[in-house]
Amino acid sequence: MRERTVTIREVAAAAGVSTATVSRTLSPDGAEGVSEETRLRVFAAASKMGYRANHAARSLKTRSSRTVGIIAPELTNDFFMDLAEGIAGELERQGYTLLVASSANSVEEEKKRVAMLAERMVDGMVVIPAGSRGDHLAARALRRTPVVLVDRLVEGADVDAVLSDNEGGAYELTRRLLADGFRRICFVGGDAAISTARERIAGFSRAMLEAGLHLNGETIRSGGMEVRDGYTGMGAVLESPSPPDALVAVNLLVHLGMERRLLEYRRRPGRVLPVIAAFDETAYTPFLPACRYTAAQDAAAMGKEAVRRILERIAERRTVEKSPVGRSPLAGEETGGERIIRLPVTIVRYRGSQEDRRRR
Amino acid sequence: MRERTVTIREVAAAAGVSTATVSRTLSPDGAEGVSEETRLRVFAAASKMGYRANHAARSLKTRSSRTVGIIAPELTNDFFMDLAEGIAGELERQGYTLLVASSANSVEEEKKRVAMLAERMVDGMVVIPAGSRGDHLAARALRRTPVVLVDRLVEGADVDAVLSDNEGGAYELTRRLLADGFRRICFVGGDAAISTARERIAGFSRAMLEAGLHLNGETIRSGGMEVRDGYTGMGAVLESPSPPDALVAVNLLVHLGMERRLLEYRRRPGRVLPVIAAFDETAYTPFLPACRYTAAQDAAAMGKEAVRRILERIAERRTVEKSPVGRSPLAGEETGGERIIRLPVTIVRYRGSQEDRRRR
DNA sequence: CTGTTAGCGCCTTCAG
DNA sequence: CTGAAGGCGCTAACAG
Repeated sequence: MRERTVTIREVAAAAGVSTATVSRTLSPDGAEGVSEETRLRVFAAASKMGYRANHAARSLKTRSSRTVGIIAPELTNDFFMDLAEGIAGELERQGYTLLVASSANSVEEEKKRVAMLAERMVDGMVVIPAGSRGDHLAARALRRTPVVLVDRLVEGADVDAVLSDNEGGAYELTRRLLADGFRRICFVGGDAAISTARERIAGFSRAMLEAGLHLNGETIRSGGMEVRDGYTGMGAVLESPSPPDALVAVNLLVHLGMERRLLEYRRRPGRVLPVIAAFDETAYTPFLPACRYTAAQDAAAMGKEAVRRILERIAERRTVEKSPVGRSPLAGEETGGERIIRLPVTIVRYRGSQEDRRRR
Repeated sequence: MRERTVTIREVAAAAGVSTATVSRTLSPDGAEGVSEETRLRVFAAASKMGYRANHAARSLKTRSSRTVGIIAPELTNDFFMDLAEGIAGELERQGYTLLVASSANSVEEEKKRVAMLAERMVDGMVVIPAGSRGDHLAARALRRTPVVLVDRLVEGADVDAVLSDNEGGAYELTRRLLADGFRRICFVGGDAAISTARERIAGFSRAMLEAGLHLNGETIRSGGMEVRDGYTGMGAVLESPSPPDALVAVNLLVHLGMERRLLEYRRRPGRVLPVIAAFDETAYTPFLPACRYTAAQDAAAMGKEAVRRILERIAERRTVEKSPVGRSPLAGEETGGERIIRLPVTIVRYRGSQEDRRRR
């Protein structure tokens, strides 16, 4: 009872037309130049026979897989998750699918994954870069496959990017703390190799300097972007002889680490605990006791925007290739350089939890 | 400067061999029956020319895409996240890649995604079913593409499945609460259409009955598996004239909703708040104030196990197809029916947070 | 509007 | 152990 796979030829025969007509009728970009009548005949035959186009054959011919790949440093991350959902949704709406790969925070792995996706003829790649350089990404982009960076910029890759307003978000976060009367404020977490961290530190610094506050060696405790870095960072803060009364966390993971450390510390009585303003927001943020403000990135929107860029680039490529004149010998892409988009962040205020608990 | 894509023929020419030899040498399952010498020559030529096999062409010929698809009701979910990481990791290790699709909690969408993946010739599918029936999944499985269910079972699809020990986990969770002296215990959340919920309710009921406790109409407040269901469930509990002193949450989302409701309620003084034992565990669980126990599922392990199953089925299929005798006319797969695997859960105890805060 | 005709790049018998 | 040859199923000119 094994069902053989039905081919376009059989459908053509059944409908009494040629394979070309069937192909045209069932084209993913709509049936153009096919009469209503034959269109119906073909549809009828195809659906009766349960015809499903062979994707590989189609790809081989068209050099397009209707697939977009995404490479992230890790999959287990709330930001990535929201991003992926945004991307997958937008993609599915356009008849594309999403290939997912993890670079495991390694540039080497990232290179391999890029190669793998390229081999699979993805029409575009969304990447959250693992390192500070992205020459391998640029190489791809300059050939056939559009690349769009998300969340972070890298050097050596002039490609499209969708980012949050990191500088502005950190600035705003710091301003809120200042407005609440805090003066001894420190920044926790960061990595000079990561553009996102640099921008956030810049925003923080600007707000502090504008407020006439001094930055000393302990004001900015970068040292990583992971949970453990927040944990140790908070440890250092708590040990400090003159501890700050408010902190800015570089991201979700560092924030989490900081709260964990605080959770342990809390047991010791008689000390005012610092308040935290942090980048990133999740469903669990209301439960983090020290958190007073967050700068919420709209990851889903970033995903959608990234897809839109990719699809635009794909369309451009098509028209360029179809245009009668070949590519100009001049260096640089004639389709208009890289474009960087900044999406705004939303500042969210949490009240209650911390104070509430203290009162009990 | 546009790099043309290098084909197998060019490599063959450069290495002074035939395309067949290159193909054999560069086969993904290792170069068999090629002399050491030619193998090296081919490798050298291929890498010098930057040859990358055209995946579509290969798929067209071999009818395998070295890709596994996953369909989940939603992507933004901690359980799914860990699962995906487990799957992607294991897959990459085997030279496969992962196609991700969301069914948006709709069986209709799920059907479409299944069709889409099938069209793309995925070698297997991992699915977390959206509904209670899975005839469309069985249909796939019986033809060419192995399917493995994760987390939930469905009716009408005798396919492999990887599940947690839901009954046992809920039983154990309830036992812990009983051991702590709680007697008025309610179960919150659930959906009769979802096997996971049924099993967890069964485990809860068993523990209660064994303890000689009575189940009345308010003991089990199913009514959904989402955050909002936990929220309203907890609302009802709090309004109850004789509120329970401990609760069992059916899953992560319901648990979250319950905690949210509690967070609001907390403001009113003078009432002992119930303790929660919940299925699922995340990095944020330590911050959920009412949580005393969780039953942690090992999602990454489930992912790995699912991949192992899929790959096994793929291998079986190959050998069956290669075997000289055709398929036996008898109904049923001769490769040994469906296999259901149950992975144990780990009970985690949280102490401190709740009590601590009360003390202040 | 529809049919004919070439391949896309690779794998895989079948000979040698 | 290696080479020659025939498609896999589909699309995209090019005619008609």
